[in-house]
Amino acid sequence: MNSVQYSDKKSGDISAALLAHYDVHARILPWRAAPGSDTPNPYHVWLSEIMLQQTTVAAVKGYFEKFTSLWPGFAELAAADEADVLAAWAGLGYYARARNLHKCAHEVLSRHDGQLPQDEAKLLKLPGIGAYTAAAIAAIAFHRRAVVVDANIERVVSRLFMIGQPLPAAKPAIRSAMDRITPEIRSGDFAQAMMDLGAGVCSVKSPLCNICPLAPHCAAYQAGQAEQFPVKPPKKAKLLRRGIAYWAHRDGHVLLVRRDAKGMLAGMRALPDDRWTARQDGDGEPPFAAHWTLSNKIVQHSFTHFTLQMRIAVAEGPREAEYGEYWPMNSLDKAGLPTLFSKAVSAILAERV
DNA sequence: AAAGCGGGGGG
DNA sequence: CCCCCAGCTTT
Repeated sequence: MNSVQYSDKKSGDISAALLAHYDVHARILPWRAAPGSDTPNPYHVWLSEIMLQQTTVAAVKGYFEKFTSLWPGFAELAAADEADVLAAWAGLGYYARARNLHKCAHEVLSRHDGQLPQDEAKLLKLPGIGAYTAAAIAAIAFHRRAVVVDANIERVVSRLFMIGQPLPAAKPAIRSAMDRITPEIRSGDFAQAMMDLGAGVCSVKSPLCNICPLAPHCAAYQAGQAEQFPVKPPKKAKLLRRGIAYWAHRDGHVLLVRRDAKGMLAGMRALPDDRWTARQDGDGEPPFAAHWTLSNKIVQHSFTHFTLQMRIAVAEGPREAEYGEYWPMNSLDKAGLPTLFSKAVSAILAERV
């Protein structure tokens, strides 16, 4: 038997073993079609895939229910105000996704007659949809064969075939291997099965190889080195930044601003700040004159590339809110603040009780 | 090719 | 505490 035939048989064995496992153990998720029955709703698949980018399933569930309740389809979402979409997204992170979500709904209405295109290449042209998401939607929502590769699948595949290059250099080899083992039919189920496996069994630390349906085919497991894959590049040290947020209150209201459309927390409602960035500490200068008193509260929040220690200055705000809008303190939960500023709000309100 | 971009859960 | 997650866009 030559190596090509062996490789094809092995690939078939892998996909058959995993799909059989999936038919019994698939996670029940709100955006997933019931096993073996109805077809998935493309709007639900798309929405969930955008929300799941760099985000865990547990974090997404509540937001998915909220969005489908507020906006049941592309038409309703496209008709919504962007500010409302951003506010509903508040707390989920990576806010460019919310802006692109809204833009994408518009393009589906204006260029695709209200229906998501089924072709992977056309999906790839829509805002917020990259290589992973285009493949996932084509395969899961439309039953097209597509090669789906996310971080879970990178881990599973790199272990299956003991791909020893460090990421991201290993990506082409991983994609090629995933292509080889992806079946012609049910590639969407296969991708979801691989992701379920990565989430529950083939975990980063302490993988459960003893119950893994792919263990008989897994090179890293056979070598006793599953946890050593994938090989990752060395991490960079995370910087500490300091900054100030300004709590300007007047008549039970607090002054909120809208952040710039680019950069950190782009376009989100926020407390005014002293121009801290990922690159440098704040300058300590208030955005407008008032009798500022520095509170002893410090809010600490960790972003991808730095940690921020944010102090909070308090003063009675100006009569005219030139810099933003006065928002009622008793409904700040509806302001759509990112988590950093929600922490600041909690700290101040607790102090004022 | 590398950097920028949130937040929360798990070990 | 560190690590990483159903990645995309911009530089």
